[in-house]
Amino acid sequence: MLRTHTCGELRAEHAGSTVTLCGWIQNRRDHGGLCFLDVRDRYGVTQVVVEPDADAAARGEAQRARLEWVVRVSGTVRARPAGSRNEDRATGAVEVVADAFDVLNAAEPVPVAVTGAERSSEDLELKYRYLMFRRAELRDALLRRARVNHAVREHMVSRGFCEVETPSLLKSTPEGARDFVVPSRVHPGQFYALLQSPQLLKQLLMIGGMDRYWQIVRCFRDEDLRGDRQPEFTQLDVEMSFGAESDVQDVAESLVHRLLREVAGADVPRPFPHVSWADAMSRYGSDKPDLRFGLEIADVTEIAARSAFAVFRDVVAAGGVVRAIAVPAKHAMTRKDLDALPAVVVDRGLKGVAWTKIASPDWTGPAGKHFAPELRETLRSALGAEEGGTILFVAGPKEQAVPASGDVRLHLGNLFGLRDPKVFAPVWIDRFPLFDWNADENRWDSAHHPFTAPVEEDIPLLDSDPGKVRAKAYDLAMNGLEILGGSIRIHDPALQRKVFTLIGLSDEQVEARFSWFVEALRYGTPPHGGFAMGMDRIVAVLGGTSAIRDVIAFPKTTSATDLMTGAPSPVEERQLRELGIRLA
RNA sequence: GGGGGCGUAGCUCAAUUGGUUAGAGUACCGGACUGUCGAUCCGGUGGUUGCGGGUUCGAGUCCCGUCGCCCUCGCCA
Repeated sequence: MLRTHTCGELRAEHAGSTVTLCGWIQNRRDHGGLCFLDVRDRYGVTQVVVEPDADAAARGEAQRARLEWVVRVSGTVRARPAGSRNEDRATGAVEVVADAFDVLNAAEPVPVAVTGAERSSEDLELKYRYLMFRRAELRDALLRRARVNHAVREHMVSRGFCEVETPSLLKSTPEGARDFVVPSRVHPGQFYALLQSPQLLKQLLMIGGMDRYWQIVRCFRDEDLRGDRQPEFTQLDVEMSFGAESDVQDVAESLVHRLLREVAGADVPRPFPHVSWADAMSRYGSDKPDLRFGLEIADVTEIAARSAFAVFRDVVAAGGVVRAIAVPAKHAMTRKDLDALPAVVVDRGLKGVAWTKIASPDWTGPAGKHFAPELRETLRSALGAEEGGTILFVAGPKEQAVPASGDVRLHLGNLFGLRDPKVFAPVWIDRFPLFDWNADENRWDSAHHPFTAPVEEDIPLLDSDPGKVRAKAYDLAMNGLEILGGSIRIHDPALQRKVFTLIGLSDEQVEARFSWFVEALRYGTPPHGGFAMGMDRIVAVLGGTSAIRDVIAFPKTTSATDLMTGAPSPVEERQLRELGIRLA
C-alpha cells in the first residue's frame, strides 16, 4: 500500500511514529511559513502541518496543492500543542509533521459542494454522484447499508435460511405494476419483463421443498416515483414452509430488532405492538402509522351530526364522516398554524379543517359555537380533550376524510417536532382486507396480491361477502414508512382458483398468465408464507431519512432518468433492427 | 396525466413598484502572513439571469410556451 495508516486512525498514542497517509485535500490554511492541510479519506480527516524548515520540495508541493487534489504525505505523528487540539475530530489530538509531500493527482475545481454545511442543488449532486461519495452523509449511508446487508446475511443464515438467486428476466404478467420490458433478439417481437418481485419464484422454491429461502434482490417497477420509490429498488425476500403468521413475523421482527440495535443503536422493546388494519385507519388515518407520537384520531360523526354546524350536518347527511384530533394544551396552536391546515387536506379534495379552542367561558373558533353546552361535554369526554387545548375536525366522504385526517396528524407531528429521527416506533399492521372493491371495473381487486391466504374463519365469506374477508397479511411500519410486508400464501389449488375468479380472472386468463404456477400448486404444496423488506427504506429510516435516494449509490430522478449517464437514451438503428423493433 | 415550488458567476445566494455597468460569500488566479482548523489580509479573472417567444422607452423582475429538478394527488397486486 502507498500508505501506512488511514486518515481516521491516528491518536495520541501514535505520537512519535513515522507514518504515510494518502487522501484528498479537504482544506488548507496557508500561513506562509507554516501550512496546515486537512487530508481526508473514507475513514476520516487528519491534519498535516508543513513547517518552515521542511524539505523545500515538500513545501513547494504543499503550497501548490488545492482542494480535492490527491496527495501522499509522509512524516512524524506529533501530539498537538495544548490549546490547539480539535475536539470535533477523532484525530484532533495529533497532527502529521510532513517530511515528504507528493501530489498524486491534481484536480479541477469540483462542480459541487463536497465539504461543509452548504449543499449543492439535487440535480447537480445526482450528475456528480461520485463526488458526493466524498461527503460524510452519503459515505456514511453507504457504510450503514453495508452493515445492514451484513447483519441480514448473518441473521438469515443463522436461522437456517438458504440463499437462492432467481432470474431478473422473466415472463410479463399484466397485473400489478407496469413492467419494464426487455426485447428478445432471438425471438423478434417477443419480450421479457424485468422482475417486479420474486413472489411466485419463491413459492415454487417452497413447493420444491427448499423449506427456508432468502435473497437480497433487485426489483423493477415502471411506475411514477416518489422520495421513497425508485424504478429499481432492493428487497430482502424471504419465504418459509410450515410456519404460521407468528413464525414468519418472528423472523422479521428479530431481524429488524437486531438492525435497530446494531446499526441505529436503538433498543426497542419486543414484541413490537400489533394494530389491525381497521384500527390503524381509524386511529391514525394510515396503514403505515407513525407511532412516535400520539395525537390519535377519533370518529365524532355521531356527535357532529347533532351539532348546529351546517358543514358537518351536510357531510353526515351525504354519508360522510367527521374525524377529530384533540390537541393538548401544551401544543399551543397559533392562528397561523390553524390557517396552514387547509393546505394539508386540499390534496384530498377537502375544503378545510374546522377547529375550536376549548377556552372558558366560551369555545372559540369556527366550529365551537355550533355545539350546544351538553354536546360540548359529550365531545370533550369522547376525545379526552383538555381545557386550553384545540380540537381539529376533518369532515368529508370516508375515502377522503380518513386519509386526510392522517395527513393532518402527520402535519401536527412535524409542527410540534414529535418526529425525532433518533426514535424508532415499529408496529405490525395486520388483518388487512383480502380485497378492495374496484368500482371502475365492477369487480374485486386483491388488496395485497392474489396469492395471499384468507383468515380461515372468513373463508365462507368468499361466497357471501368478499369485502369482509380478512387476509393473513401483515406489514411492519416504522416511523410512517412501510418497511416490510408479507403474508401466508394460498397452498390449495381450489382456493387459489376461487380467488382468481373473484378478482375477475377467467380460467383462460389464469391459464395464459399463471399456468406454470397454478400447475405447480397441484404437486404437493406445503403451507408457506414469507415477507419482503424494502432494503432502501430500512437503511433510510435507520439513518433518519425517508428519501431512499439518500441511501442508493446511483439513484434516478423522479422522472426515472439517470443524470450522471444520461439514461434512458435512444439506441442505434442497428440495435433496433436486430431486435425487430421499429419506432412509431 | 393533474396540482404546487424552484431555476441568476464553477458552487451557495442577493438584486426595492419593471429603471444606471446584475452584486456578495466561496472556489479559482496573483500577492502577504509561524499555530490554523469556515484561517486572516490585499488584488484579480469569472454572467446567453434554464431555453424560446411576447408586452414595454426599458425585463433577472410581468405574460405565454418549453425543459430540468423536488414535493404532492392519481398510480405503485
